[in-house]
Amino acid sequence: MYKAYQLIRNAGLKLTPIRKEIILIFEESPRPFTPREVQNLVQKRIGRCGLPGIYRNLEALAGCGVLFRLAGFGRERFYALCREPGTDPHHHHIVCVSCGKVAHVDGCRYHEGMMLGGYRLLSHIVQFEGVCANCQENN
Amino acid sequence: MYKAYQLIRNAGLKLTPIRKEIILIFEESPRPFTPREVQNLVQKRIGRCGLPGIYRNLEALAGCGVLFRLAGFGRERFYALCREPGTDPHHHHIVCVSCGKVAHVDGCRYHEGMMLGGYRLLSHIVQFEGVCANCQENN
DNA sequence: CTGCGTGCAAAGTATTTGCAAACCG
DNA sequence: CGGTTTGCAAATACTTTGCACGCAG
Repeated sequence: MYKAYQLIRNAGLKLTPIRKEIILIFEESPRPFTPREVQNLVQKRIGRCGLPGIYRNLEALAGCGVLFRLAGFGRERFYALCREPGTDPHHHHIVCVSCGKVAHVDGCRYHEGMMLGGYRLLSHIVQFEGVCANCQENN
Repeated sequence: MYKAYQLIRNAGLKLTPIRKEIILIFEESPRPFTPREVQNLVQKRIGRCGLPGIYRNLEALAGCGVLFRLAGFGRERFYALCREPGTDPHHHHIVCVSCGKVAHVDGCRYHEGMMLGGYRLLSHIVQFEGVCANCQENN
């Protein structure tokens, strides 16, 4: 996925083996991962790698738009691949509660600067959970 | 606020002095608090009280609809008073980044069971940050 | 009375930081 | 080469759990 590499370079970040591997891992699975899971998967592929490095890389990749961090109330954090970076600047995501598959949800009506209940809107978090088409069938 | 007391009783929970105090604290300020902040405020009013108890009470009060827990990416959790419990089952909240004041945002277009990008929607998180009318003036 | 609620102490766990060595560009 | 990036070790900090006592209903 050249686009991810572009995003990384454009942000002035280096394209290291671990970062490439992290991107591959997310590309090969449609579901979100915790830092710990990412570490395990990276280790299976290229040996030792430290958890702090994973945290830093996930944050770096989220910062340049390759990944995004999911909102939620659990203790752990989750990241997922933003599969159409730059396509629609204004989309959100829905996660399948059964298989974890992440899809885009377009058509958000909220945008920065608009008025909302007397407030000037700065940012917003929108995130969905549901059951994907596949998991609805295989029920 | 009798409504809060109702919600607590309806949930089969007891109306203890600490719970009353927590509700008062949230009623007297329009902004969200962390568990630690709530503990400090409760201690100022009625002396010693443990942090674990605060955690349990905040969760209990959120569970019966008196408070709600904010979504976010920070390390700390925040709770705020749901000032119109039961009014509109489908509203979200906007928080002022300057003063922390929380307001309701009505008119959510998403509801459980609807189809969204091929998924059957189960739940969603929607939350806003902005600048409230007051803070826009006093700039 | 009876069971929920509370405080305390301690454990559990996710996340962050500092630093020297390794490495991308 | 120079500034990032990485791994390790250790520190932080938030949150949870277990338990005995106390209190609301």
